[in-house]
Amino acid sequence: EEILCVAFPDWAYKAESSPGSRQIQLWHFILELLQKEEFRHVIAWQQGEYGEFVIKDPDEVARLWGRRKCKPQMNYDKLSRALRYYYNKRILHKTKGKRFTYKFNFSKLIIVNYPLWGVNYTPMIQMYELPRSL
DNA sequence: CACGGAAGCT
DNA sequence: AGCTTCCGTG
Repeated sequence: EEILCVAFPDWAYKAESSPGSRQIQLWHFILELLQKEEFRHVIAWQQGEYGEFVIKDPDEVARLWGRRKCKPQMNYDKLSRALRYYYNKRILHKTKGKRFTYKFNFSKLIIVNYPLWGVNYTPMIQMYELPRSL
């Protein structure tokens, strides 16, 4: 049994208009939570389907996202609207019928958002698998 | 819950 | 552009 881990280099975070400060994107944040053991009870990869994840505690994910963005009024209604904007961008899609379950379009994601990935061979997203025991 | 239009913010 | 806020619809 294995778990998927994801790591981003610094330049993956888009620079905000003001130089110096960097604004994290929601899908980065989601992947960040997914890679950490401590949030496994809040959000986790769905076994079987590659790239599919379940938000086990929507209120908590919204609270964490709100804390990161300094938006204390954040809730799942608003967060899920942001996730829905990812459908047309081909970053995510919904797993129909499964509550709080979404799926990353990893292949499209890298091509669309990081076209240089294949050119300079600098890995945008480093994915690697570790034994669950670690 | 899940969807998507519309307007607002930075 | 990438959300945030609000809300009507199914």
